[in-house]
Amino acid sequence: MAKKQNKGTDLSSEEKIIAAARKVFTKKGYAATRTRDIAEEAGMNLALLNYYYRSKEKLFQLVMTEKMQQLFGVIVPIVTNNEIKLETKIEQLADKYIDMLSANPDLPLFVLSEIKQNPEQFKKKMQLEKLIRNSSLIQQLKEKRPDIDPIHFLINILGMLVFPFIARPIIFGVDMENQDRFHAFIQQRKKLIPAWVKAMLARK
Amino acid sequence: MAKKQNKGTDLSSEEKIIAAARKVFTKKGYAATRTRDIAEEAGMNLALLNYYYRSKEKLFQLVMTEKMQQLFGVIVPIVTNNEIKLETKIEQLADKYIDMLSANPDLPLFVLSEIKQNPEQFKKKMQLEKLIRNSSLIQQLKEKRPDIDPIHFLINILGMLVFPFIARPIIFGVDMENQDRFHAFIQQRKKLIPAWVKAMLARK
DNA sequence: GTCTATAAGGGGATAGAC
DNA sequence: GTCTATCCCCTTATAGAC
Repeated sequence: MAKKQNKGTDLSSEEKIIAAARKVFTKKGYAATRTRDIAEEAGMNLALLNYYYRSKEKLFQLVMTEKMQQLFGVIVPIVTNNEIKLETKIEQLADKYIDMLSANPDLPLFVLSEIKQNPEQFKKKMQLEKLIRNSSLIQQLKEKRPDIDPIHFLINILGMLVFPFIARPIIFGVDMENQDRFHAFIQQRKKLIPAWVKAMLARK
Repeated sequence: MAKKQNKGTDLSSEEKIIAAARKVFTKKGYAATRTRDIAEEAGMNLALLNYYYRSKEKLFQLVMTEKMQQLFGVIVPIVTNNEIKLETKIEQLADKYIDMLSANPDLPLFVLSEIKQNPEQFKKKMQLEKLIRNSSLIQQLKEKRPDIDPIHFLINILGMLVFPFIARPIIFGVDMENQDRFHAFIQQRKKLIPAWVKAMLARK
């Protein structure tokens, strides 16, 4: 722990570093990030980084674990909740996930890219695969449409939620002017996605 | 051009290098790729890489341009085709895009990640944004559902096509055993996606 | 055209003063 | 706890022999 424990709004050096690491790692990815970038972003010296976190790799693992929990933490409780019906799950997913992604637009591409580089490592961390396959949502989808693999619908739902954030630079560009437009666009999807999913699930 | 122009199935050194570069860059991304990796993958010396392509950056630009054309080259002719009706466009998109992505599963995450790192640079290369916004597909979507921004549907279609390839390690893992299962799963979507899009577009 | 050897610089990590 | 200076490996790129 740091000696200077700031009581006010300021962060300790330790906290400044990890905050900077979150920012730089999620923006540039592990390989393109230099520890010097993180130190500069934190407004402090490079040596402090190693003093507090030992190595770039260690610091990255901390951030990565956090970010995976952030990305999946919203989904799991909703998807596995036995108490609520299918329609409500979809509505909650759309609402909560879009809010989270709006606040962390770089998150999906970052996590998915890093997992791709190191799939084994992260698959063991969270046995997400089985968790999802045995979830209440999957059961409900299977009941509704026993003729179609429920994973299709899960992918569609997540894809509709996540893909706009991944494809944003292509569809919307990155100009400042477009930022408000993008935000409004994304907000519309909170209502639209549940309706589309309902339509997809209905038998023709 | 190389002096040794192989007439048979063998590739010239120049071609071996760019083939290796395609493979390594798409797999690991620009920052994590070392020119040594490419040279080794090509089965040749590091110096040859610079002899033929001057620098890592130059070689990357070649690959990146190719890969962007590969990723968008399938979409644009279909989306902008004035001759065919909406339903046919969706069917063709699903069919062609899934085939292309099955053959190049790393392509979307690679291109989207690299564009994110350097958005300006690549936006200028192809004025994709305007091309899409003025496309026949967008017009048809607008006619069908004037009450909803057609970009929503475009994103949904592309998301349903692309997202499985991006999220694959999370949903399916990377085990060899799952490879066939994933392939079969993806093939199903050629039929399913057009049906889902139709359902989404119908008025309730 | 292809190789070996090496230059030149970048980047992660640490020693040691304060 | 924090800083400056420095170490040292790794990586890109080139020089020069063949």
